[in-house]
Amino acid sequence: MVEDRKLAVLRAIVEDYVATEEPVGSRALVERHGLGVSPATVRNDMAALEEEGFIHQPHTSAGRVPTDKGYRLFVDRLSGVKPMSAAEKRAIATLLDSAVDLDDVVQRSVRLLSNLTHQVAIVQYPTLSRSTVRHIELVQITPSRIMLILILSTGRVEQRLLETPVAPSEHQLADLRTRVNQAAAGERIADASAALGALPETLAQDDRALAQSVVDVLTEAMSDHRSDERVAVGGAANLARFGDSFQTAVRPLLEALEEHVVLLKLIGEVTSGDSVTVRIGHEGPYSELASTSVVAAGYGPPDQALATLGVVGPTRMDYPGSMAAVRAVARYVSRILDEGQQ
Amino acid sequence: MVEDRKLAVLRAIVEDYVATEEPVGSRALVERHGLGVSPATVRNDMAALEEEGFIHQPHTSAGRVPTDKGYRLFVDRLSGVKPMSAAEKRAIATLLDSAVDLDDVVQRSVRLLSNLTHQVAIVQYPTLSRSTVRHIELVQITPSRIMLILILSTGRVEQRLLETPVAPSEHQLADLRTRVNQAAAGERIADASAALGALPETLAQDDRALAQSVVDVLTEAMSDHRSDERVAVGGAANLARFGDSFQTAVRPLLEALEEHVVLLKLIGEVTSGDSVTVRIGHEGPYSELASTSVVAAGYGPPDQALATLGVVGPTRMDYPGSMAAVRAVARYVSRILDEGQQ
DNA sequence: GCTTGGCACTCAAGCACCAGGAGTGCCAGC
DNA sequence: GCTGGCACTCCTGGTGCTTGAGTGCCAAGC
Repeated sequence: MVEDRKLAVLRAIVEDYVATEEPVGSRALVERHGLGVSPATVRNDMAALEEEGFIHQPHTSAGRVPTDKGYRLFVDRLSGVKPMSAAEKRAIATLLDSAVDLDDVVQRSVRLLSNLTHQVAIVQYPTLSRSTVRHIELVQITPSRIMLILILSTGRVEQRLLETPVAPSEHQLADLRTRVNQAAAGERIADASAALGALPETLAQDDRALAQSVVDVLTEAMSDHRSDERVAVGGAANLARFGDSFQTAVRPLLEALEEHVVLLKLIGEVTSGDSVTVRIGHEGPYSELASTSVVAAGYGPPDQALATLGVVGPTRMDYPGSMAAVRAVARYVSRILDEGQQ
Repeated sequence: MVEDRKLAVLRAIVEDYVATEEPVGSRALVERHGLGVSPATVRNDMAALEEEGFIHQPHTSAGRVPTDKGYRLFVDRLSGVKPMSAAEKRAIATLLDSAVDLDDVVQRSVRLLSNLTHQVAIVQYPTLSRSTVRHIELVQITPSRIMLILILSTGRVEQRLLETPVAPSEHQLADLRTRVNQAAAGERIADASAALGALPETLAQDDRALAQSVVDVLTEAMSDHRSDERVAVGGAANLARFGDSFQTAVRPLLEALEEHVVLLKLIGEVTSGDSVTVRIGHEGPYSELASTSVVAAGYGPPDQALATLGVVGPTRMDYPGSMAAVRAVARYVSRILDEGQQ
C-alpha cells in the first residue's frame, strides 16, 4: 500500500520532470496528479525514495530529480510501453512500404524514428554474417581490371576492383564465374568463405593465380568489418533542444555520431530479438555519455536478429514513447525485410 | 597611404576577432599588431570603416566586429591563401593516396577537411552527368528477377532490381547484355540514355518487352537525382564550439546537414574549376544560415568540375586557413580521381 | 592635413544586497 | 500512518553601484 504510493510518486516525478525539465516539488506533484494525499505525505515518500537512491535533490529547498536508478525502476516496473496511435502506425506502414531497396528502408527508418521520438535515431545496416551469398559476378572492365560484385540475400551489394597482371581470357573468366558461384551461392558468409578458400587448389595451374586473387578479394569483402559496421544516423538537429548541459552532453554525442564503431557499441549488444533494450546514463559503455540514454531493439527475421536500431537522447527522455516507437519501427522493418526475402 | 592603413586596420580587426571572438578595441589593436600609430588614429580609421559598413559596433563603448561586407573585403583583398605546411601536405597526400575506392576517397576527404579546418566539412560525390558508362551488367537472381548493375567511369556503381513477368532465357539475357553495352558503354550519361531509348525498337517482337523494361530502369537509374545529390558530411562535433548564438545558428545548420539538397545548394554553384569560392553570411541562399559562411571548391579532372567540396562554419572563421585546406584537398582529390581514371 | 594626447561620456559586466518564494524537514496532533 | 504548521534553506530576480573598456571629439603639435 505505502510501497505502491511511493512508486506512484516516483512515476509522477519522472513524468513531470520529463515534461517540464525542472525539479519537481511536492506541492506541484499532488496538484498535477490526483494522488489524494497531502504534500507532507508526499514529502515523506520522497525522503524515502531519496534514501533509496531513486531521486536526488540538486540542492536543499529544490524539488527532486530522478536518478539513473530511478529511471531504471521507472522503465522496468512503472511505465509499460505506450501503444502507438493508429495514425502513427499507418504513417510507419506507408512510409516503409514505399521503400525501394534496402538502403532506402534504412534511410526511411532513421527519419521515421527521429521524427517520432524527436531524438537522434540510429539504424544499423543488416549485418552480413547471417546472410547468404546470392550471386557473384565478375566483370572485365579493362584488360587488366576486373570488377567483383558480391550480391547478398539481404539485397546488399559489395563491389571490389581487382588488378590482374595478365588479362584473363573470356573463357577463363566465364569458367571462374561459374565455379565461384557454384561454391558460394546460397551459402552463408562464413561457409562461402571456406568453400571459396578451397577453390583455387582444384584448378589447373594456369588458372590458379587469377582464382586465388579473386578469392582473396571476395573473402576480404565478406569478412570486411566495414560492412558490419555501417550505420545510418538522423535527427541530429534534435540535439539543439538539449539547452542546458551543452558542452558536457552534446559535444561527446556529436562526436560519437561520427564514430560509427562507437554508435554500434552504443546500440549493440541487444539480447533477444523482439524486446526493447534500454540503457540509462552510466549503464552505457562510455563515461562521456553518462547523461544520455539509449533505447534500442533488434530487427530482422523472427528467429535471428540481423541488426539493431534505436534512439539516443538525454536520460531525461520520454521512455514509454521512445520504446513504443523503437519497437514499432523494428517490427515493421523486420516484416519488410522478411517479405523482400521470401 | 591612409587608405592602406585603413585596410590594415580592417585586416587586424578581422584577425583579432576571429582569434578572440570578442569585439576588438583600438588599444588592443595597436598593441597586438605593430601598427605604429596611436589608438586615437586607429579610432578615426575605425569610424571611417564603420561609416563605409565594413565594421560594426554591438553597442556604444564596445569594440568593433567585422560585418559580412568587412569579411568580404578581407577575403577578396586582404588575406591571400595561407599556404599549407609541408607536414599538412604530406598528411593529405598519404591519407588520400591510401583510399581504396571512390567512396573511401570521399569519406577520407570529409574527415580530412573537418580535421584541418575544425569546421563542418561537406563533400559532394562526383556527379553522374559528366561521367561515362563503363559497363552494364545483367544478373539473373531468381527466375523472375534481374539485377541491373550500372558501372560508371567515376567508379560509381548503381544497382537496380527488375521484376520480369516471364523468365528470360539465358541466351536472351546474354544477347541483351551485349546490346545494351554496345549501345551505352563509353557514352556519356545523356548520350547513353538516348542510345538505350532507341534500342528496343531494333529488336524482335519477342524480346522487346524485356528490353524495354530493362532500358526503362537503366535510364531511370542514370537520371536519378539521388545519385547527383549524394553528399558526405563530417565534423559536426565542431559545431559544439559555437558557444554563443546557439539556437540561432547551430540548430538551422544541424537541420541543413540532414537535408542534402540544402547542402548541395550551399556548396554548389561553383564557378570555375580551380579557384575557391567563399560565400559569407547573408550572401548565401538561406536566411536561417545568415551567420554561417561557406568555403567551397570544385574538384575533378582539369577541364571539368565533377563535384564540389567545402566547409561550413561561422562567419567568424579563419578564412585563409579554410581556403587553403579546401583548395589543397580539392586538388589532391582531383589528382587521385584523374589517376584512377587513366 | 594627419596625427596625437586629453577628456568627457556611455554602457556592459560584475558585485553586493535584498526580498520573494518554492521547497524542504521535522514535529506534534489527529 | 497521515496531516497541518512552522522554521529553515537557498535559488531567483531585481536594484543600485562601481568599474573599466571603449568611444567620439577637440585642440594642439608635427
